[in-house]
Amino acid sequence: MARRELDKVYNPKGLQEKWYPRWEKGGYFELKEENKKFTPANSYSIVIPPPNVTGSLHLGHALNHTLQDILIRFERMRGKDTLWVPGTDHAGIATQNVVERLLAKEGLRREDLGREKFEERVWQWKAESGGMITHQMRKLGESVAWQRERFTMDEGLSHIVRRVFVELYKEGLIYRGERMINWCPKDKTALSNIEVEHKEINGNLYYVRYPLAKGFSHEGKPYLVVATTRPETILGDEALAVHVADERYAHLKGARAVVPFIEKEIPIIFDSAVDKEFGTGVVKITPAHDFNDFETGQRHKLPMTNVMTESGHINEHGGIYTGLSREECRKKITADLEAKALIEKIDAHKHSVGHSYRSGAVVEPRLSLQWFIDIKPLADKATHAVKSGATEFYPKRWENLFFDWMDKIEDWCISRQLWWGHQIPAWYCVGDDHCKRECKEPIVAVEKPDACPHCGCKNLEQDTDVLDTWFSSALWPFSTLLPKEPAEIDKAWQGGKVPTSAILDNFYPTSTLVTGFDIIFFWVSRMLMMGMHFMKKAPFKKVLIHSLVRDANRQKMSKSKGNVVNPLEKMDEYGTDAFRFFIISIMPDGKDIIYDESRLKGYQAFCNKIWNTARYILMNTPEDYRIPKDVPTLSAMDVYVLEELNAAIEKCEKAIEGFHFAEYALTIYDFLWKTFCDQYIEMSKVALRNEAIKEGTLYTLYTVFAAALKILHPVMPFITEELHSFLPDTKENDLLIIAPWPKVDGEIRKGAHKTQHATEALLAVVAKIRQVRAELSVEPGAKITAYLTLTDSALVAFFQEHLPFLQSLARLGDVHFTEPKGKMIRAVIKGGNVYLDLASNIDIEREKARIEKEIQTLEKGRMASESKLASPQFAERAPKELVDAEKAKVTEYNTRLDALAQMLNTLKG
RNA sequence: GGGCGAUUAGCUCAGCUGGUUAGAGCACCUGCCUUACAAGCAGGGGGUCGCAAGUUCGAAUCUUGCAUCGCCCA
Repeated sequence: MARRELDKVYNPKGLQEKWYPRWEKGGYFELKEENKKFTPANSYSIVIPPPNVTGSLHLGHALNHTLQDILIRFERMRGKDTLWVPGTDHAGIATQNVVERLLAKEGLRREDLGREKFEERVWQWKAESGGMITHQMRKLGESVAWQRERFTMDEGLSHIVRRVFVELYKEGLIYRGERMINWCPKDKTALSNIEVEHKEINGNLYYVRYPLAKGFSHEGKPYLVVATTRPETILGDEALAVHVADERYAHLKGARAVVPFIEKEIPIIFDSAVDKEFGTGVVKITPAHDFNDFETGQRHKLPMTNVMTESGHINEHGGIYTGLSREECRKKITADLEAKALIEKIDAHKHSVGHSYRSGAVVEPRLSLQWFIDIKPLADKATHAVKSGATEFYPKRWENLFFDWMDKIEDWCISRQLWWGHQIPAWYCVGDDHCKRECKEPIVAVEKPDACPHCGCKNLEQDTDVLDTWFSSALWPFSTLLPKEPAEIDKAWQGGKVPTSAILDNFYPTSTLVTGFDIIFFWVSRMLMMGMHFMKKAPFKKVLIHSLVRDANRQKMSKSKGNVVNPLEKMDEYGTDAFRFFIISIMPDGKDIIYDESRLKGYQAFCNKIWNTARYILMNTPEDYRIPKDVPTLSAMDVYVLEELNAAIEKCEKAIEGFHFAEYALTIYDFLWKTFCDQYIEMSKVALRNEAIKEGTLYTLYTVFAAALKILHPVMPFITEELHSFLPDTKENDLLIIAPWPKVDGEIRKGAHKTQHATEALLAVVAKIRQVRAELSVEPGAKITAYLTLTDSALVAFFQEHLPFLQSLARLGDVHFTEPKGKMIRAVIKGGNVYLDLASNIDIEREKARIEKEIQTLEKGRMASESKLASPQFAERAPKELVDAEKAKVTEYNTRLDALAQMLNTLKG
């Protein structure tokens, strides 16, 4: 077969389209269930943190997914049965918003369609547009098991959600109650605590005069001054409060004040929760619109008057303000208070205000009837999983943040007033005359009950709320490993016991969860809770926390700032492989990532370098070449590079295992570029022309390059697969994706030990000669005659034996191992001298400058060593090897400095 | 206010359990289109490792304090 030619320049276009379908169709991403016996020890699994179905691949995903793909490809090559489960999240609010915007274009609201039709529209949207991110995941090269792709709203996962809900309810861990919750007036739904982001806002502190009821006064005035940040909530005031021990107001026990505009009398109460230092020490209590006031209100049995609608407008309890929005009302009420001289003053005041993490709207504390999870018992289990070491965080310090949050955790509000999501599996008896008291209780069941168990009434209505999207995500590590069919799920999960199946038994707990720190609360902790509760085991052994990608100015990337980098554009521009390599190279372990595109360009160049390395090897290979089964005779240079390969293999393995991805990238980069290309390939140019060592050289070129492609494959899957297909022994279906991870060659290692020192000496001589040539501006092409005097005779023999390498790398003509006669440029090396025959064109001044510079460098080193040795304690207390090494260094420095001084004298003389 | 993390070359970062003349990439300077690669090759300049004290024979590395920045929680 005639060898195919590689293009002169690396062009990534087409590689993804060529290889991805072959991998996917070949089934290499999938578990071979029919002909494999799995064992937990040989299984490696990851569930993808499901991206939003509305989403598109951003830089964060690109990083997150690349890391997972590296782990999966690495373990696959190491022979593990690997399972990487893909899928998407139904993203309640986000998806509902997307479809509502589409409807708005048609002039429709979701209420116009009704719930059922609306849900149909969402499914229709999902079918048409919901596949964007999975398409993009293919472009990134992700080797996920597509046949196991899941969607949190699909039938099986929905079934599991209902089962879990019912079980938790039966165990008393889910309850329904009227509580203060965070309400988003824009999306008109409840939110959980962690969906609220607190931001520092420059607001005002309004000092409002509350008239006192007849017969009371304070400091001679008929009113009390109350400081508030939210004057619009005056409408819902039920009390004024002062600290129990606040002398200033002690005389007001039993007094009453009048709410402006509402003209309602409210009590003045005494409570130890009031901060005496805040404002005037008197605060207003609005039990239905503030978390703290709600608590206070309960303690003092105050009424709870809600003055706002679900969209954040003032309701019918707001008197003349009814119908205004919160914001309008604040303005108007402030103006009205001022008009009535009820404003004492307004101070600028910075305070923290909750915003919905989805809509950005200011969250309104609201009293409402919601479903909650009694979180403490679950949180304790999750904490135990980490404390016991069943789950480990990388970097470990994130565990502190996790524990901290678990300590302070509050009950999780899981109901959302949306139409898109898992509708809560609770039904209410609409009832008739037969209804009993119990009929008021929700009927919680996996499937709709036929009739009310209390009265037998068949008229049942399902709860209209849906569950928090994160509820189903919390089940993801085991729900995705259960069968897809509800009937099969129930079979695998009998009677509430821990579910079991071949997949679950071997692939749960999953091996690693890869995610960003911002998601520890949303996902990681809740997955731990649910996994521990239902599976009795933590859902993952390791949690790799990576950081955010920020722009070059350290700003968070966001659409509103316009500094978002689209990874797909970059992949088109530079190639997916360069992009993947880039994104892990710029990732410091556990710190924020600064996006620096110059490095992306650099890794494109690296791809080109690899490409041309392959070209070089192929061009120098005979047509019918096959890599020999028996290792041919190897030169010390062959052994050297093969041992460097050994080291690179080990380093890469360790780096990936320890999640040090940047180090993995750097290791392979340095090895391929510096060691293999700059050193070995340059040497091979002579060696290939030398019949005696040609076989060994070809063998080494192929062995090293083939192995390098393998260790590079997890991060650069496409270019490596392409180049692998060009290697002489690669057959049609011999794909790199399933090639075995290379092993350290023990024989080479033994041999390398013997020649390593000599090889390094040879490379040091090369470096020295190059340096001298450059500093003296010797014609680059000129082949110079050189003389080498070395004190070690074994080294002389070695140099003689490997002379062609020396000649090639240092561009030398004849090389003699004797003292030269005549004027030469002399350079001092460790254990000897190098003389270069440049007598004809020596620039004395430049040569002097060169030597003086070198003397300076060496002096610096000698001083450092001597000052160490000068300290008597050093000799006494430092380890003997170190002292000896330091002494040897001084001797070496002295020898070389003497030689340089002598040279300088010669030049001057 | 509480906690976590950072601070090393112009920029982005390595330097892990103290011991090299403190490294890399990009940028910069010099010279080369040497038939794999100019997306390349060879060489070079550039850092009192944020500041101060301490521990130690020895500190970029360990300890403490301070400064600056970032993040999380309140």
